Order: sequence, then C-alpha cells, then structure tokens
Amino acid sequence: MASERPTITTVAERARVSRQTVSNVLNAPHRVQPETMARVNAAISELGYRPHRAARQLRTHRSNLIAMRMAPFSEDDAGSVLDRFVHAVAESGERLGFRTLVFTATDDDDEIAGYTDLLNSYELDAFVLTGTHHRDLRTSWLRRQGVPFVTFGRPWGVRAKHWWVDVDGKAGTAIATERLLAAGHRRIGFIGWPVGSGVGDDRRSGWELSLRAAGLDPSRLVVTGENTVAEGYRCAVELVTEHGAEALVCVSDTLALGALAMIRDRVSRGGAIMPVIGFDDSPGAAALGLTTIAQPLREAAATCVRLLTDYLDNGTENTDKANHHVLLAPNLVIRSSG
Amino acid sequence: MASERPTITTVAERARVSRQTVSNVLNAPHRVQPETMARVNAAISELGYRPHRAARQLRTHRSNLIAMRMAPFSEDDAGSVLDRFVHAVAESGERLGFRTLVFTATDDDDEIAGYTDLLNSYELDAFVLTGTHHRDLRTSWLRRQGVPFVTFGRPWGVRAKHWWVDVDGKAGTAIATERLLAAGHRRIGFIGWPVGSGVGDDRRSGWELSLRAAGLDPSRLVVTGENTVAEGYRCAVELVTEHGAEALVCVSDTLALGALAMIRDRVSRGGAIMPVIGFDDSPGAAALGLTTIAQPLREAAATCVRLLTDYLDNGTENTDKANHHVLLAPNLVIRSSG
DNA sequence: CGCAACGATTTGAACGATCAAATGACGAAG
DNA sequence: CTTCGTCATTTGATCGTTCAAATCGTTGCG
Repeated sequence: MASERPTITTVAERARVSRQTVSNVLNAPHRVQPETMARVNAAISELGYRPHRAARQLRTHRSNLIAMRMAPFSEDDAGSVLDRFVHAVAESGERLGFRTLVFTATDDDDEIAGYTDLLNSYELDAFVLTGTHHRDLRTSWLRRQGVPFVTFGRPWGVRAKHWWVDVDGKAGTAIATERLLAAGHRRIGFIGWPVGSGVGDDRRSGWELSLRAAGLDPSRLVVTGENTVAEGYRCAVELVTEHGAEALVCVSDTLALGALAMIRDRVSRGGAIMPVIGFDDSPGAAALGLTTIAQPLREAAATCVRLLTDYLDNGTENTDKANHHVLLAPNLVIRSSG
Repeated sequence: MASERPTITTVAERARVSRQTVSNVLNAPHRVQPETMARVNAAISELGYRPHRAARQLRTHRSNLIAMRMAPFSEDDAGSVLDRFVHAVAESGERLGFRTLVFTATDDDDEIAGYTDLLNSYELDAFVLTGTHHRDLRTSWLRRQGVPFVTFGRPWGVRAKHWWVDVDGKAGTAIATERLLAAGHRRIGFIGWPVGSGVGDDRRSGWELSLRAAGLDPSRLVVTGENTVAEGYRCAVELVTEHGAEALVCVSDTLALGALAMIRDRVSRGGAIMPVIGFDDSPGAAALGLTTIAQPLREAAATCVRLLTDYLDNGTENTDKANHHVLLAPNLVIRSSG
C-alpha cells in the first residue's frame, strides 16, 4: 500500500538529474539552474520527499536538535514558568528548523552527565540552560568543551563570559512600585527571598531604587522568607502590623499569594484593602486575580533560539558582544489585587 | 587536546577484534565469549566510546526517540498537569534508553502535520498523545499509518482500539465524596463542566454514584460552568445558597479555587466553614491549601513508556488486551480545605 | 586556433553503524 | 579419517546523505 519512502536517488531519477543536484537544490540553490531546480522541486513534491535527518547528520555532524533540561517537579510556581519556557523554545525552534529534545536531571552534575551522552550519542547542536546560579558548574563545563549554549538567566556572580538572555527583574519591580506610588501609596513593603540569590537581589533592587527615587526610605520595609505561601502570609503580617506597610510588592507569586490571603483575611475582619503585586504570572496568580509582573517568555525563547543560530552559523568569532547579552523588559499584568 | 571521537572501529582495533564483534557486545552479548567481551568492554570504557545514534538509526530505522506535543499555553491549571506529564515521560523514557522530543501544534490537523515530518525526517519510534477527545482525528490517522502510539487518556466515545493509560476520574471523585460522607455531610454538591466532555462526565459519575450508594439523591446538587475561577465562584454561590449544599466536590482545581474563594468570603461574613475538594493537584491548589485529587503522573508516564516498548518489541500481535488498557487510581491530597 | 577559466552537473568516496553471508576452529558422528 | 554441524568471529555490502574531485560544455581572450 504505502510505497517505499522516497530517497534522494528516487527524486534524482524522476527529475533526470544526479543525486548531488538534488542535494544542491536543497542546500546550495545558487549552484543550480532555474529550470533544473524547477524540475527537481516538482519531483520532490510529487514524491513527498523529505531528507532523512540521520543520514544527513552522519555526514554533516549536525543534528538540528537542541536540548533543554526540564525543571524538576516542584511545588512552587517557578516550575510552571520554566515549563512554559520549554514550550516556547520548542515553538521558536521549529520555526528555524530545530527540534527540541528534553531531558531530566536531579542536579548540576547529573545534568552534565546528560550533556555528555547527548553530545556523544546524538550530536546535539546546542543547549538552552535555565536557572543559572552562583558558581554554575554547567556553564564552565560547556565552555570548556566548546559546546554552543545560551542561558535563560544571567550568569550571577562572575562576569558574563557566555551568551545569555534574561528578564530585567529590577525593571519589573520598579514598574510595580511606581504604579503603587502613582496610586498615592508611600509605605510600600517588599517581601523578598533571603539575600544572596541573584534573581531575588535583583528584583529587590528595583523596588528599593524606586522608593529612593521618590525620596522615600526603604529600610524597615523589607522582610524575607523562603518561597512558600505560608511564609508570604507571615511576611505580610510582619510588614503590615509591625512596620505599617500600606502596599506590597513581592519577589514571587508564591509569596504574593500568601500576602494576598493575609490581606483578604484582614479585610474580612474590617481592615482596609491593600494592593499586592507578585512576580511571574503563574497559573495561581491568574486564578486568584493577583496583579503580577509577567516575563515575556515567548520573546525570551525566540531570542535564545536566535542567539543559538547566530552562534552555530558564525561561531563565537566576529561577534558584537552587545547583541549577545539580551535583557528583556517584563510587563505588568493588572488584575484585581493591585 | 580533545582527541577524535572514538568509533566502533577504534574500539575494535584496541580490543584486537573486528567491528562486528564490538557491535555484538552491544547488541547481542550472547554471541560473544566472556573473555572477548571483557576485552571489548575494557576498550569501550577506556576510550569512552558511545555508539553514534545517527549511524545506527540509518541502518536500523530506529531512532530511540519518542515525541509528544506540548499543550498550548493556557491560563488554566490543566496545562500544568500536562507539562508535568511531559517531564515524567522524559524521565521514564531515559531509563529505557529513549529520548523525548517535544513539538507544538495549534490543533489536531496541525499536530498530524507534525507527525508526518517527524516520521519522515526523524523516524520517530513512537508517540505519546495527551488530551484525547471525542472524534479524535489523530488516533485514527496514526492507526491508519501503523505508527506505534499510546494515549494518556481513554478514547472517549468509540470503543478502545488503541493502547491507552488513564487515570480513573470516577474513582477519584468517589474517594472525595466518601471522605465528605464519612465526615457526616449529606448535601454534597458537585461543580462540573457542561455535559459532553468525556473527562468531565466521568468525574461527575463518581460523585453521583457515591451519593446514590449512600442512599442520597444527587439531583439539584450539580451545577456546571466553564473552567474558570469566576465560574467556580458563581457555581458555589448557586449550590450553597439555592440548593443548600454543605460540602463541595469539583471537577477541576480551577473551579474549586473559585468555590474556595466563595466559601472563605462567606466565612468572613460569619458563615459556616465548608469543605471543598478539587481535582488535579495544580500548583494553585498547593499554594492555597486546597484538598484535591492528584493524578499519579509519574506512574502514568512510566506505564505509557512501558506500553510503547512492549509495542515496539513485540508489535501489536500476540498481545494480551487487558494489559494495554491501564486505568490508574488517583489519590487524595489532603490539605486545609477539606 | 588553442587554451584557460568558469559554471552546471555528475561520479566516487565517506560518515559510523548493522545485516547477511563467509570463514575458521573444534568436536561429534559416521 | 572424513564430514558435518555448531559456535565465535570476520568480511563485504549497505542505509541516505554530503563532500571533494572529476567531467562536460561554453565562453573569453591572446
């Protein structure tokens, strides 16, 4: 029933040319004459020919595959952001002829072991890394091996030696803070993560700078906690009752949801309504009407893929540094909470 | 510095055997003598040899790749369940030597176009499908092409012709309902989706049967709405104020979160506390303390992968039907809401 | 007219593995 | 002692593609 899969030779015979000419039509069109090309293209579509990636890969050592580690199962919302990011990378990759392969790992060492296998066995073209952190073993290993990669997230701590795309957390919290300032609030509190995480510190600085720019003193208006809803509740209590905060900006939606719960409890006991703004636009935020700062994930993914193709086509030479460190602006999603 | 990538021939020379013997060590160990095998294995590990998948694939027509479509971006929590499922499939696949490739599509037709490319160009071994629905074009297309696949989700409507794994939604809502019955509640309401969706109807039936089994009348205790938080709120109002419900089981976490918000508002106005149970164990549920029915995603994924390897190894013949339709039991995650 | 240069196309070899068939060694059976 | 079968191993061919070099036909120019 289903005839044999057409190969480049089948197409060549049908178009009355040689294998190589068909190959040229596909890979070096400028070398073939228009009329020949037309004949070949006709044969290709009549037969429904698609080049066989494995055969091509065997010769060229390019797989047209990029790989990403999927974030481990986690209770918090951050996982969902990364999952959406994987989706976006797959989508952008397809547009440029790449497929996306996902793999799992429990920690950095495990992830590096995964790279080894993927590189040796599958000849992956490139990697997209997420969740960069201080002293990241992965990036230094990949650099040493000369493997093309881009990170979604800046290299925290050391100076940027590799290509990256990130979202400007500082700008995000600044926008949020300014919205609250514009609404007339003065004592705007910040619920953050413990000092020392690159992302957390960055996000906090946006809030802090905005307050200072407005001539306000941020000290005593920041409380930190681990990334759980319960901690968010606790931090909110502390900020509101002890330090008199009258609006809240949070480093994450998880903490913000805790804060929101605290405010709503308080309202139900006759307290004043108080705005709360989160960060990440997680599903939970949408569900509960939390105003939050959304990362432009599709754009981030598209940029990552663009950088990778640049890298693969031109190598690391002859590059214009500025274009390989991309900081994207987040945007505020306004819902009922603020 | 980095020496050439070792090939099967390099290994063969080092172990003083032929290519084919090395190949046999890897693919048909019973054919080689223990001492030869030891020598070959030593050479393999000394050189760090890994077989080249593309070369192998060119000969065998097996890619050791499975593909899954990623669910489109969506605001609701269902997306997050499927993303976690992708993760789990990748994880189980790795254990059996498969890598997982993800792709995107906007609808069934688009997804089928994706299959064509993946099959022709990449020679994918198999597919995992999610989100089965009535009149699913994808499954019939794949069957017609003779492509191995497994669905996560039963074939709704028509009789099961293909292999599937699913979670027993009916059992899930039954457990939830029985828990509420055991706590002494009688008027247990159900917030569902409009009739006609396989999943929704199935989940509803669990609640309904449990009520009947307890000698209670479920009529007038079910209200349906689209899958949004606002609708959940509305349905809860209707069930509680108009039909006197005193506990709620919901078809999804999204609806349950709306119901939970309604109950909490009510409590703050002096109303009675009332249990609410959701479905899916989404991140939002964890964040807000919603008791919910969790799907055993890792187990479901592992089963899908197992079925696929069965299929690939033994074909569709000589099969014992019962084992190829797997219904897994969900479990209740108890949190503060019920 | 002869020869170099060029463009379009074809031919031979190679990528790294597996399959199918051939070879060699060894014992058992006739 | 020959023959045959079996087991372990080797050799030759092949998968579908691209690279590198060869071929063929035109054109340009001294």
